[in-house]
Amino acid sequence: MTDEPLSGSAAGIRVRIAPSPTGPLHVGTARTALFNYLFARHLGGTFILRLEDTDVARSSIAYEKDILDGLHWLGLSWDEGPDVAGGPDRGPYGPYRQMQRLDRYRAAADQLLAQDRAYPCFCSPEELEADRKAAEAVREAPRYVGRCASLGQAERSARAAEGRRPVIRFRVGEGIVAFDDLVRGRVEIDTANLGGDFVILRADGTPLYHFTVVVDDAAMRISHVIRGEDHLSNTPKHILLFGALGEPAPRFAHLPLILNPDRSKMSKRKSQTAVSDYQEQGFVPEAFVNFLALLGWSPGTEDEIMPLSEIEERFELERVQKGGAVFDRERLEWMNGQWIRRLEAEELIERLRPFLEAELQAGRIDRMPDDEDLRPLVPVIQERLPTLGTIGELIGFLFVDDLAVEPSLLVPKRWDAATTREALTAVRAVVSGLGTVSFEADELEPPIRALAEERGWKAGDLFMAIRVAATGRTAAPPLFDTLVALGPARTLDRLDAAIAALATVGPTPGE
RNA sequence: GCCCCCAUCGUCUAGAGGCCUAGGACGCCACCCUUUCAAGGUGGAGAUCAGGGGUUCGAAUCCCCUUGGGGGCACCA
Repeated sequence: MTDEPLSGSAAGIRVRIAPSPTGPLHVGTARTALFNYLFARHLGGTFILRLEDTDVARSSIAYEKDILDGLHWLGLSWDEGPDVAGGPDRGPYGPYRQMQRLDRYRAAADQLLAQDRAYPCFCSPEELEADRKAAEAVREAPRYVGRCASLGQAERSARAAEGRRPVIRFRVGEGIVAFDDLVRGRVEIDTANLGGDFVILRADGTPLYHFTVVVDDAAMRISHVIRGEDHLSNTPKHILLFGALGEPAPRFAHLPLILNPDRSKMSKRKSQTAVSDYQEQGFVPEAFVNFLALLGWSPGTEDEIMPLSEIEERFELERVQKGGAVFDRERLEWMNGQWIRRLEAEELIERLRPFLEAELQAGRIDRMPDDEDLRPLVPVIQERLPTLGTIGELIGFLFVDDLAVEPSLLVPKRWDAATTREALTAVRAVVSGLGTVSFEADELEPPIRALAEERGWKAGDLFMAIRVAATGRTAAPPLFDTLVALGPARTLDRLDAAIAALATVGPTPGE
């Protein structure tokens, strides 16, 4: 096997992401897709999407849709393969769904069978299970014992006559398989540690992963296989198959794994692994992709916030980390905030709409805000959204008909109910005196500050009481912008409601 | 159990023999700004570079061992 050094040209650079539609798009798959995409785009190569759907029992069109939608959402465009779930695919090496390529695996298996590089195995699941148990008992690595490796034609016929349907196993043989991994350097593995001859075709004739991946990578002229480190130990199997099939092996690059906080391989049990979950929570794709790119790769400078286009320009496999990386959600949220703050106002409004609709659906707001409602709010919300999904708790109170306010919250820490009631009553008078025309932040603040001064109240305390009355919360966007957004009528209504609520808080001293 | 891979602040990382009394970012803690919450600014705590041997005038950087962690060993992908 001769490895051509990587020339600067794009000639022949073909990489692929090959997800299996047996679950929603996984963060790890997304990261692998991203790195393949970056590698291809940086070098002007071709990025291919292939669906590995041979596990029919677990595959579904719903997952296929989730995966394709997720990759599109992240902005990772591909040059060959299907674009929509269940839809047609494009590219000169199709079909790109493995279940539509069964004849090719069958043909490849026949070729190996004809050359005796593979053979039918009639061992029953029970026999295999017993072998496994036996190996375990003597504390040895489980491996296929080779019971059917040297069956003669007569014996095969006899077993077939018993009604046994054979699987097809590939002969692993002896020797050392070595390859130069683009991120790990030279890796050598003795074939004795591969677990024996492995199955390439099930008894029902459908092919298994290790086989399909090689047949397809060869057929699709894949030049570089960039995938998770969990495949490193399996790579010799693939190299052996390429050789047996008479095909040149691609170059390999094994990426570090994305980890749970406890440093085990990221899993659904311990982490949120579905990309769609992050989308639903209001992470923006710019941030998600930026974050993923920095999990295992760094530009070598202190730049962190980078758009995909810049990452494409700067990406190099040589700068990929070897050690696994913990998925740090806090850092993701920070990065998401960075990207939200960089959004144009109209763009932010656009992206917020589905989240506001969700609030409406859930009954947490009574009216869907329109662009006119939102536009003036952008400056105050933009720097307060860690995720788009928090929009409801941030400004939901503006679009609620009857605000439920916890009466005890109305009373500032240093005040009692009576003072609060008195203060809000005074504020009400000021506000109603201003009228509709002057209802702007600049007009509201001075008289209310003056009121505080005149009565000897700390402005902060007074503002807090008003804030809770108007929003139901102690933490909210800037008070006067909030009141303006609420409008004079509803501001007065809420002050009235708060004043009334305070009457029920308890006996007020001095009355 | 066997094989393979990995190892710099809690986390993501910079570092490719002297520029390192190890830099940045997240998180954390102060302070500033400030009507709350954020955002932003400034500063701080935080890594004897897993440990031990080498090599070298000199090692976070090279080699070996140990330890630790992870991954793989299916008629899953």
